[in-house]
Amino acid sequence: MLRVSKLTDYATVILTHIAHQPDELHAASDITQDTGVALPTVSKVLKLLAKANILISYRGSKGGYALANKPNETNVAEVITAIEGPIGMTECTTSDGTCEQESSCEIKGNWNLINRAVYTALEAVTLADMVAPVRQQAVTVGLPTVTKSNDLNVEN
Amino acid sequence: MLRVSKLTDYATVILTHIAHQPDELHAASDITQDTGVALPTVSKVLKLLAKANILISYRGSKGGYALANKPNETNVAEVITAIEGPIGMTECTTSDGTCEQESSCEIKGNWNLINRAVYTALEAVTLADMVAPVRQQAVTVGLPTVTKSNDLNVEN
DNA sequence: CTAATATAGTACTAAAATAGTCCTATATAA
DNA sequence: TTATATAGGACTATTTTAGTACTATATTAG
Ligand code: FES
Ligand code: FES
Repeated sequence: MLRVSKLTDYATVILTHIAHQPDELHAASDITQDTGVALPTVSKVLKLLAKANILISYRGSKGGYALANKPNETNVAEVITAIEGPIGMTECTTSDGTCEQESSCEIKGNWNLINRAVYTALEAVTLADMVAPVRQQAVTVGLPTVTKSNDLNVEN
Repeated sequence: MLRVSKLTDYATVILTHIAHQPDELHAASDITQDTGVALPTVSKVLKLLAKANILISYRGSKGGYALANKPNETNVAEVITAIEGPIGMTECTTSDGTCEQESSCEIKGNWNLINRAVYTALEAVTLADMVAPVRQQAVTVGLPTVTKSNDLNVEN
């Protein structure tokens, strides 16, 4: 189904919540109450996001988490990477040399191509977009550096 | 990691192989030999692809599989859907009403947005692209029907 | 008509990834 | 010094995925 993990979904919910008050400190316990996600899970997600420098953490009493950057400076690709690791559609793209078919494989380069397209799409959406209500918002993505030689056949 | 399943990867390998001789019939046993993927697995993938009308199957002696359409008429989004089911990045997008946070969730619409962007990217790559060597090939995708109101912040 | 071949469909088992929980250590504030 | 809150890691349970096997059906050839 090509889906993000539940934890990543939680991460977007949590980040969107924090992004509403970007300058305040948010403790894990507060976020639990506001989002309905269980505390241990919230805690886990927050740690991962802090480790990836998407959030800054403050320990001790009155501690908590805050955005490391402005909402429009953190994008969905970064969030997914923080929770799930590097984005790569196939094993071959993330860990080189481990694929059995690699030597006889003609499609590796194409997956890299697809990866870039997907990554660009994810990169184009920031937390600022998540905070804003949907409405007539949109995304346009592209891989501007290269030019297609074959005709594209986009249909469905 | 936002990856496709191994079976989907096999599917692209197999389809790419078949697309080299689009007019011939390919038996599962032949494909096993040519791709190195185990027969039961090849068989499973082929059945799924036939069920999704990406391949046409012919039973009996001298039977086998062939592409249902021209290579440039089958895209990667269809292949993923055939193997893994509907593409949706979160549970919310594929099965409505089952998400606990749904009522208080502000980001559902945004995930739909992201889904569309990713889907468009995947839709833009066809089997014809997979058959062709990579080189300076490229993909440009977009969601032309809507216009972005906020500024997009694409960086990394 | 029969035998051989190849796919259809389904069910099952094993392996891997994910989700979720918990515990101990460390830092901070009052 | 105590209370609070995150850091880090380990662990278990659950779910998903991968892989296999078996029976039924269709087609061709003799
Ligand atoms: S390198 Fe692994 S399938 Fe191509
Ligand atoms: S509807 Fe499920 S997280 Fe938004």
